[in-house]
Amino acid sequence: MDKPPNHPHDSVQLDFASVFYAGKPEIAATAAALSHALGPPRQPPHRQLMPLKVKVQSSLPPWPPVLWPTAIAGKHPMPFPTPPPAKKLQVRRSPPVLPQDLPLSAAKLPLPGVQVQRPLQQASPFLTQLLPKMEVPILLPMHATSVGVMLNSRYPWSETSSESINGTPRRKNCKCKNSKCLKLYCDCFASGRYCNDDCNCKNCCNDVSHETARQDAINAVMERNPVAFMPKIGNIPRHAAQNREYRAAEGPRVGKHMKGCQCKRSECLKKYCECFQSNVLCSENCKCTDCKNYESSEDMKEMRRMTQQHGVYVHHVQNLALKGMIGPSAVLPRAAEKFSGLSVASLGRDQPINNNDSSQVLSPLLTSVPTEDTESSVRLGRHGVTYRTLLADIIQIEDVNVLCKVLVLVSRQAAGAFLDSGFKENTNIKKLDRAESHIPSTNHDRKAVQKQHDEQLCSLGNSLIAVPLSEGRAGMPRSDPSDTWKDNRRSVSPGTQALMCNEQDMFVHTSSVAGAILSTTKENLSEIYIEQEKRVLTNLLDFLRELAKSGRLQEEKRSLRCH
DNA sequence: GAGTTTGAAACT
DNA sequence: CAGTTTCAAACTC
Repeated sequence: MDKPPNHPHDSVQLDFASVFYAGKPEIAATAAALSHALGPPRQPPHRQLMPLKVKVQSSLPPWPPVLWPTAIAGKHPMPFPTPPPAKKLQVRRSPPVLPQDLPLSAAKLPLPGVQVQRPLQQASPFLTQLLPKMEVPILLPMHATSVGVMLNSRYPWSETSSESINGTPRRKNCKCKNSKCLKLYCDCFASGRYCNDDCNCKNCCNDVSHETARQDAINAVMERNPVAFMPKIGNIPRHAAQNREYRAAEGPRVGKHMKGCQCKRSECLKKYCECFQSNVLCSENCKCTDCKNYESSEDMKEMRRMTQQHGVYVHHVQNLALKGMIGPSAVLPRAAEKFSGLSVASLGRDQPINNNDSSQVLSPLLTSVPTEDTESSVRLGRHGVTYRTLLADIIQIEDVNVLCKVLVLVSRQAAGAFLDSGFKENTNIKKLDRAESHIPSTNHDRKAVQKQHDEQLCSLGNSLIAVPLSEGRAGMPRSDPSDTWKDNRRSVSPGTQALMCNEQDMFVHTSSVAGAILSTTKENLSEIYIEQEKRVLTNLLDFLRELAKSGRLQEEKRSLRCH
């Protein structure tokens, strides 16, 4: 099975430095303004026109969670940048295993390496306030499911592997000799990454030039274990999360290992143990012997004391989040803010800062300030100083979700508006319209046909898409990840299905617009793209400005309070 | 850096 | 499903 020439790898990047800018000063201006808002480029321009890259999806680690609209993830691969060059030419680029990379059999069942998050209830007050300023007419309630690609890793966290260069955490680099980096033994492969220049592997086939073999290997793994690429660390059980003692207690308990370990000699206190390595306590899922990785264990307490004393816990949780080992709902409430809050100003070189991380886009706003609020702040090691991001109360992960959707809608609106005007005004397109019966000539017709089409696809989609909610039923322990899948498949309510349809509708519509776009000329296509870019950039710029303003206000408020 | 230990993954 | 082998990371010297 050959892959299309363009395929996903490191991340989805919107490269707005297209040649269109040359004759389009207004777009260039928007891009420049946005670029300015985002701060100076981290790297010198390698083209004449500085590419403005807005990270939609951070490369691994997927933090913030990689968001993929279900329909796109499952059926409509997005246009991706050119694939990474073969190994040795590759500069720390690595691909998430995206649904379209995976075998069809896997796609029918729970999508491997994919978590579908809970539908959004509503955006935070900040976004709600901001949204009316944006161009999208109707945004809320924006019910939809989002897909976060949460990739797996055999060794979720390793201190030695997390060494940083200029504050940038280095990915774990494998040293495989016999597996060709096409088995789960290989951490790169297990994490859905291509091996890169820094790996010391031999006979590596985990690169673009061996894509076919790689796909076969993925298929083989999925055949053996459909949840092989799922995160190994599950979320905190709801009943535990609601337990005051559980919440109050400090320590490394962000979830539990889904499969559990089987350690015999390490007492589960060495990094041979996946639970220990993932910084979670052993659970009922484990089959270990002589386990000391449990709550009341003296050794564990000592270990934790040491850990806290040296501030490793923060580091640890961050790495879990970075590697996608723990689901967003597990880490988000605290660790996410820890990460964003710590990443820029307050921590030394020990704190991983990912150049690819979107939190850095807003780095000027993430200056940490002292705060008494312990719920969303982090205490730093022995110094006991608590830091908190300025945006802690302002922007939530749901906002990012909604923003992404907003931008998709803006884009769609732009294309739709262009086509509408085109259908009305352009006689050539009218002729084409009549000739191409699949493109209805009036809005009404289009809607009717679209509705029918959407319903078909929605029904098809429902049969294909499982919804692995991140939390099981309250109080119901899970022992097997595959059970979780089954349970969740069963537990998809009609309401959830409707929400899924809503989202699909959004993207199906987009795809139908895309279909219409395909029928237009190349010139029109360029115009549409330009219009889309313009609107997306403008809206994103507005959003970032508001965000920056809110951050500044927050800072002023706090500084006034301090004085 | 080489050798050993360890436990997950892969295989039978 | 259980036992065995293979594998690569963690660990020790």
